[in-house]
Amino acid sequence: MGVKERRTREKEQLRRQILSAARELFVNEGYESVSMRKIANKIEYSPTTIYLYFEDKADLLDSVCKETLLDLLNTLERLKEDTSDPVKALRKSGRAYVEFGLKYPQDYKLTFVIRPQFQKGLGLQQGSVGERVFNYLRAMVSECIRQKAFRQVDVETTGQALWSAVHGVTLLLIDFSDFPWTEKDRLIDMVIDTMIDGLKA
Amino acid sequence: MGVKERRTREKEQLRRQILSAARELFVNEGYESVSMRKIANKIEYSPTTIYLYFEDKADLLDSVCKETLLDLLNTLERLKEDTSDPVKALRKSGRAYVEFGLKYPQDYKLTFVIRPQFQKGLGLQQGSVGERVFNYLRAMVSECIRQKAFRQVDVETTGQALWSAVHGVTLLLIDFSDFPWTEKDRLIDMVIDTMIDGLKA
DNA sequence: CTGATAAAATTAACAGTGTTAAGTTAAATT
DNA sequence: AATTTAACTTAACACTGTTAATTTTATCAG
Repeated sequence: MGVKERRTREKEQLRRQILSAARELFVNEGYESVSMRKIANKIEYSPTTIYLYFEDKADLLDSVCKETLLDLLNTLERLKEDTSDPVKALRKSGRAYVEFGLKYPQDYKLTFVIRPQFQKGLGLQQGSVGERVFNYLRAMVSECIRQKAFRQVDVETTGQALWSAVHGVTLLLIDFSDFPWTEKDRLIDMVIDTMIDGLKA
Repeated sequence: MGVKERRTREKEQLRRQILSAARELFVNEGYESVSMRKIANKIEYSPTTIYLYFEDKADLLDSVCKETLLDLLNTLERLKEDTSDPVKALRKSGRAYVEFGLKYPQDYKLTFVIRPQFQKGLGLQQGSVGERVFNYLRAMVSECIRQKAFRQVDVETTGQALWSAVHGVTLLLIDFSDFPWTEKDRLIDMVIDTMIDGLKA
């Protein structure tokens, strides 16, 4: 009975093909400017075929973003080395987060700006990749407090505040690329270091 | 010769009418979901009339956002009281900025997220309202350094870092409204206070 | 190999989009 | 009253996301 398996495999393959075409188009032309017909043309299928694999355009975006989040999570978890200096580790993760956003600016915007606009109602459900990313941040902050490098701040609020800061600088650098920024790396460091300094014991 | 004046006045009036209809629709239904025909219907003119007053849809968005920026600038400048405690003044302005964003979330997003996407190439030109808003922030930071409340940081980078932080928390609260935030006001204060603490002498 | 069944992909249609060119109506001037 | 100018509209173009109905393709039973 190898038939069913092959069919499943083939279905999965086309699904991935659609996803990859959608990502490329979304990233290069913007979510709104990409039509289902464009995606269909790219994979050489009729537009309606996509609807056999995805609910609608928003579902397609959703799937693309889930991949991006997984990519981000992997990038962050790959850094996990020694926790002997938790502050240093946090700083490193912060930089990695911003750099990820700047390396894939359109993917970042799709995930953290466009998607919430079209997928209202499920910001961070249990077990989601987004939750796992935030758990990672939470753990780092906890370690900083446990080792008394930070003063006795609330882990939850602190994590959210740090996320705010890195999200903010990432988006500003992406969106206002022609703003007279001092120097990109200096700004990123300033944001992260200032937040960390403000949390120190 | 009151005729020319009246005509000019009438033209200006219709321009404002279009702008006001556009803002209301953009805010309630989202920029992309609003068609020129919808705006035209609202003001009871044909769609093409709008093109006699605005270049295109992006220009319409641009004009709406300029108004929003002016509104924000006024809100901030209204706070300008004593500079005896510049840190306190900066904190107050930071809160006012975020609160402005949360009070008019869709207007904020139009101005700081949607517009840059459609008006690339003019992030902050000389004499623009956006520049005046940033000048306001720059002045506050300068005063903090001058009075030695802050250590000798670079004014430019510091201003940009502070903007990043408040922009980040504003957008996260708007976009991920269903995220389990600790408590809105606590988070906002945490972001602002942590940044300020990190800058103190 | 044939016919039936199920899966996969397609065509055609709907009501809508931003924008342009050409045409019409209304007002002001001579 | 005739002409010029400004304001506005109609019709059209090539496109949009999505659905229902239909056709093609592949698998299975006999």
